[in-house]
Amino acid sequence: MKKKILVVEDDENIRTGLVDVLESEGYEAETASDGIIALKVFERDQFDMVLLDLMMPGKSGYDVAREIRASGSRVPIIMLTAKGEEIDKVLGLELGADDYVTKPFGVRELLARVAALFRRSQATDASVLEEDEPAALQLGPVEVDALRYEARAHGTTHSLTPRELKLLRLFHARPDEALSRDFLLNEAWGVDYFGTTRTLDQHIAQLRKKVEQDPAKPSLIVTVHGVGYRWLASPTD
Amino acid sequence: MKKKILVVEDDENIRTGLVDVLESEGYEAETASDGIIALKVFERDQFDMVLLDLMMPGKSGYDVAREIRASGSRVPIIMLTAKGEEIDKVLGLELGADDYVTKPFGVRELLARVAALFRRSQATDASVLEEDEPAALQLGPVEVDALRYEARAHGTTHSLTPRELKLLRLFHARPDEALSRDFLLNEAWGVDYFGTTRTLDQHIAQLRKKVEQDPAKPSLIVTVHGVGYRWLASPTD
DNA sequence: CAATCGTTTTACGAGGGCGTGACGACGCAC
DNA sequence: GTGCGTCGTCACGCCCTCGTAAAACGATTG
Repeated sequence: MKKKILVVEDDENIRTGLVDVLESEGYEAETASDGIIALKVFERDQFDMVLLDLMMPGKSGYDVAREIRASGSRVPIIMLTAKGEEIDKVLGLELGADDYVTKPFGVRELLARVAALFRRSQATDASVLEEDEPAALQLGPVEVDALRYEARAHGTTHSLTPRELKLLRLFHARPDEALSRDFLLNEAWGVDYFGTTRTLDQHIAQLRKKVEQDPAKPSLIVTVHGVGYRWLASPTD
Repeated sequence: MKKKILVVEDDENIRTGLVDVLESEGYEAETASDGIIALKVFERDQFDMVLLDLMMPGKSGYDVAREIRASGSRVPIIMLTAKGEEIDKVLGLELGADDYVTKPFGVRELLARVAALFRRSQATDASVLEEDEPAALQLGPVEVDALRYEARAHGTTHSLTPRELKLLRLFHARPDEALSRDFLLNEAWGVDYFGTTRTLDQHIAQLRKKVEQDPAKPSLIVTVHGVGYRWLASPTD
């Protein structure tokens, strides 16, 4: 869920400084000390943004960016350049960096640019939805409107929190199938989340309150003992 | 066949931002960083439209547009102007720009104008009316007069600031839909805006004061926690 | 230069979503 | 029935998000 940023920078002071700043802002940061390592790390993991030093021994930031783009990734890239370096080449199609900051840069300026670039790259499209996510779901007697964050069931509509909506999407994708607790936690919370098993129950309980006719006797979200939960596509009642 | 657009702009950030946006919309984009280069590139290739920054070092957008027209081309031109620049001269026959957008501009607004201009220029003559921004909006119980910058709700009318009007337009375009903070910031402030997230709240609060019956209990602009805001088209009260 | 207006930032408080632990109820195996 | 592990529920508290007032800022105008 946290935004993950790859910091590629050969100077150790700047590198750790950047990580500290980014993490204190709630981002997750990983580092690479040169271009070769950067590409390896980038290949291994999934990142939401890359901060890339232009001048590095070995493979330059220019090269790294080009190879990232060549691999088909459209991850946002911010280039870190020393003043006076030729930034004309940095930007533009051939390379594919989305923004740049000249060193030395202020912390606030960098953070502002990171935040702005996230905004730009994920919300140029109109709505809140990810690509390919349907705006309206029908789950038996329950209508879910993802654009409005609402669920209508049994004559009443309730508003949904982002997490509840995510769970409903999962049930919608695999109706009638027993979904393990691990699966649900991984998909709705992210693979790197280690929460109590109670957490999931809690949200299921919330959902049942909103969509079940009688939350005490669930007829839509049934629990599969020792496994997880299951959405009944054709409720018998 | 892809429409080919020439982007003439000296600011690298804006330039690449424009290219990204245009290409993601299926246009083909080429760039020039100043007026001299622009004319060379324009001579070499065939373009279906030109986006032209007005203020540039060396040859201004004004000059570039004039020379393009002098060369006999009738290619559609959209002028990019900073707020406060004299747009009176920009438009009109002597220069030959077909439309203009003031910086900072929202992505959607620009794309709408690009598309609109393509439509217009495919037809016969060009008129420079703003066909995509109606002068009067009706949002539930609220009447908005865009020409007067006024909103009438619950018997009283308040004057609107430009930013408030823009927000109302966005809500008007997508009623009932949860609009993410990112989206609203991008569209109402522009993609290259580096501001805090509190700014948006501030303006929402102002708007609520003007259109809500009880600003403390919003029934028109409701907040979707963790997502953004939503305009209720059919308020229940 | 002072005044005004729109806008942005700051600071602080309120509220909601969410995670967690306690504890009791339930299901399942024997 | 007994015992054990799993699940439901409640209550509490953290923390992030949001609301709002007030101050700072900047552009415009007289």
